[in-house]
Amino acid sequence: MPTLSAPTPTATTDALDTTVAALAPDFALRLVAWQRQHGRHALPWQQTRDPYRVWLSEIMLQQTQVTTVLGYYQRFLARFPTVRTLADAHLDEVLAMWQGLGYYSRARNLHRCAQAVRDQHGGEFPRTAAQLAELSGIGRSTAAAIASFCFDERVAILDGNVKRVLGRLLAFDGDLASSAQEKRLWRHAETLLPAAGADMPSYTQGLMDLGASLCATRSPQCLLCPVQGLCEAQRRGVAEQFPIKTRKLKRSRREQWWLWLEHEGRIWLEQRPATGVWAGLWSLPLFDDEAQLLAQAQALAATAPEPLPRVDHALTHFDWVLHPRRLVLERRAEPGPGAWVARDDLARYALPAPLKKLLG
DNA sequence: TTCCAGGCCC
DNA sequence: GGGCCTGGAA
Repeated sequence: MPTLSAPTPTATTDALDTTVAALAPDFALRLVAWQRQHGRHALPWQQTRDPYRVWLSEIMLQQTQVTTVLGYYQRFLARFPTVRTLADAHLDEVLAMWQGLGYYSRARNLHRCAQAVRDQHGGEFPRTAAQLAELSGIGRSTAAAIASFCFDERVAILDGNVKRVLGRLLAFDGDLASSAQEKRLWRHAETLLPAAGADMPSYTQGLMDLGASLCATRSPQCLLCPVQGLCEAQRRGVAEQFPIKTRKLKRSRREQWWLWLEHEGRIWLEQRPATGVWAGLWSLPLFDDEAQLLAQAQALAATAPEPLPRVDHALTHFDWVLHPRRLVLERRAEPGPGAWVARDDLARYALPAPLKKLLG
């Protein structure tokens, strides 16, 4: 062990803490005023403080842009107007309503969360961020968003947009790929909260709006920013260099063959396993090479399947090349566990986006 | 055509 | 720390 000749930074304080505390009142004041004048107010989930509606919007908005969410949000509310109607629905229907939104574990967690609210909270969402964060699919940031919007709780959010806003404001030099540095930024986010709970909805929305508009990843509009002059990265003219994230993506390639079987206008679909890519969704049978697909095809028909143009699909960690092969069967067969689905019934099945496109 | 953002769970 | 999906930007 080296001798301690100088004070060692502890887990609870660092050199930025004093700066952040001094910045806090002015930052909150400006952000709240800017949000009230220039922020977004007309989105459907901003017309309510009903935690069910706010929760639904927050889950949909995770990893998904506002314009995409709008249609799904309205359809969901029309079908599931209350948390109870959602809890009482079948998971398959929830997944079908979610199809195309991606990250399907969100839909499973949504359903599980609704059931927990029904069964363990008497049908009412809990009113604190700490309790909300115990529910499926609600993490620290989403819990804080709901609690601040619906209940004025003084609690910090820290999603990707906010990491960018605060990373720049403080010229935060920690690498956010490190959980210790992320923890530091959470602490600063808490220090920056406005003193009055009544300001929390505008403050939280202001952080989101700023990150979604002026404080964009590329070409931030610092000249229009309400915290111009307070923002350290802007003062140095290096806003685009923050936040710092070193994690680099290792991408691989996956090539597979997709067997599109059709018989009298019906399409053969198989439900995917409950974990992994497209968990629980319905897809065409997949093969790791063309020979395997052809062997299966030969067992079902005398004719050869017709090659269709390849489909490219990207996931976080690999690029996926799918080769569809279409085969119309004269005789009906049951290739295994699955279902023959009429075209008109496709909407009732949760299909991954590229398959919906291929069949559509 | 490729690259990238994005919150939670295990 | 790795996996998940899609849309939009580069």
